[in-house]
Amino acid sequence: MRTVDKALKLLDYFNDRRSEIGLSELARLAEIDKATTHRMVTVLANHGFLEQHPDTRAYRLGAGILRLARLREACFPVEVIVNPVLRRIADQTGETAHISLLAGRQLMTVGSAEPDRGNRVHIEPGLILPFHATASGIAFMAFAAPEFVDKILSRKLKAFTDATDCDPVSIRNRLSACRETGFGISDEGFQTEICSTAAPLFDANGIANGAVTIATPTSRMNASARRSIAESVIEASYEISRGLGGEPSEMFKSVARKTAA
Amino acid sequence: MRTVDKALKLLDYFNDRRSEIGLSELARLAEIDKATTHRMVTVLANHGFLEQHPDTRAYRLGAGILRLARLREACFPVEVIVNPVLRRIADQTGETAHISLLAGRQLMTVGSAEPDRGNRVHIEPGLILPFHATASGIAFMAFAAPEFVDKILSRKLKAFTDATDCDPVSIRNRLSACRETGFGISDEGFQTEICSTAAPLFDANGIANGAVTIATPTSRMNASARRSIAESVIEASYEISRGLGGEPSEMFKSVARKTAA
DNA sequence: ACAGTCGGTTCAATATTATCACCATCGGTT
DNA sequence: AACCGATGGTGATAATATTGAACCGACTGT
Repeated sequence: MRTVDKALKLLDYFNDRRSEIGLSELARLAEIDKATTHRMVTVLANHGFLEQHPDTRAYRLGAGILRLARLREACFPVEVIVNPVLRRIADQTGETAHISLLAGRQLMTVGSAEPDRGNRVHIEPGLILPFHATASGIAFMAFAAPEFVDKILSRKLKAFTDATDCDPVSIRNRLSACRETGFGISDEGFQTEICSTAAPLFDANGIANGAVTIATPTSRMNASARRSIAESVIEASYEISRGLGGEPSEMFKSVARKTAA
Repeated sequence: MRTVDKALKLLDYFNDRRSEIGLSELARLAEIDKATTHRMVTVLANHGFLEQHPDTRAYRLGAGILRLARLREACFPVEVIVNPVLRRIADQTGETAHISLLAGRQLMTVGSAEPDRGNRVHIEPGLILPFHATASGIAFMAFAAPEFVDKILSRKLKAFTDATDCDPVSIRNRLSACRETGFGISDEGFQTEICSTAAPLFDANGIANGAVTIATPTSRMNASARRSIAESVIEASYEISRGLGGEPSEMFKSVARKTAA
């Protein structure tokens, strides 16, 4: 299945800054032969995952994705559950809120709400969050399946900023801390000038499957802001987890009670 | 690339009535060996296109799709352009409106709005519309690339109802008629008791790349209803095409002027 | 006219994948 | 409790699909 894997990886080279990619450029990015790349994009385009700009012949994400997304929303609504909560906590805290879900082996941002003020954090749509360097990832790992965490922390951890914590032992300490407070934090560990505070989301078995997070400019972060933001994300966590058919783990509920009280 | 093709085809077996599929069942549906199917769903799940229900172990569409959809919306907004128009014509006409776009080789429904009345047509989310049997398909083909139409009409055409027109010659006549009125029709050609009226959508080169359609219960369809609905979809067609960066072809503009006047 | 792109195609060499058989587990029936 | 027929999942080998260098025509700027 290496071929399928490589073909699907091609989709990951598209983002909001590089929304259209030509054949040669895509082949170069993916380090796959142009002929092979061409065959792959052809198949992806036939299924509506990519479409070709009729003039430039560059490829971009296709309308078939919208179809699948609508289908999933119809069966397992996320937007309609999540957006009101994100909106509310973004307004409450005056900071940017976002939610990410575990999809495959990655935490993917699937919703966000920005506050109505000039100096705010912007969340790049569809951003993939590294587990070790983000508050979302910390909160997720703290309540995720241990084997999954082991796998993540056994890999080489990339330093995104000077402040990125790449030491597995130190990270595990932060997971423990998160299990005692109910929320995870990452101050400039992923992007400079940004501090984040996150609470885990849970599936029906009380295993973490995502996180709800508030990101603030470092300049506005302090102990009291952290406290009130932590309360917001923990409350949102309950609401979203249950809205998506999950149930917070007992461990989380007992610590959350103390923190949010 | 047959492997990639088959793997992506697996996703097409999911719909709103069959939102979760077990491994064996999926293998049976796709007529692929269970071992192969398993490897494919594993890859798809790793990329977030599928996810496995932790208890039942059945597979369902994954959150990675939401990420890609959000990314596409950020680069090429569709929802935000289309929804207001659909809403408006659904209210105007009191009937269900939907839009479909060409994705790969198929017309895929990517938006819909239902009117506020009990007896209305329900559009299954993510429905794939056969070209020859739907008003959307007729309107699309009438203004699509001729080679594309030839390919479609050279295939065996399935009869969905007793009223489905499966004769290529007859269908081409209806395409001609559509080119003279600006709108395509299909009365119970796809689903019984439903009459549809559609106008094409155009890309930047004036080639059809979708359709906007209104579907009504047969009982409410008559000549005067058809006329006013046709005007609505034609007007919506202009608005949506241009909203999505397209421009109606000259041919369409000249006939639309007469019909909608 | 040339060099350097681009998107796209071909065919022999080869690495990949499909198949079959098997395993462990589950839920219901006898 | 033993059995049955499902289920999800796995491993080795035979068979197949994928690969990639070279090539094509078209276009762009020099």
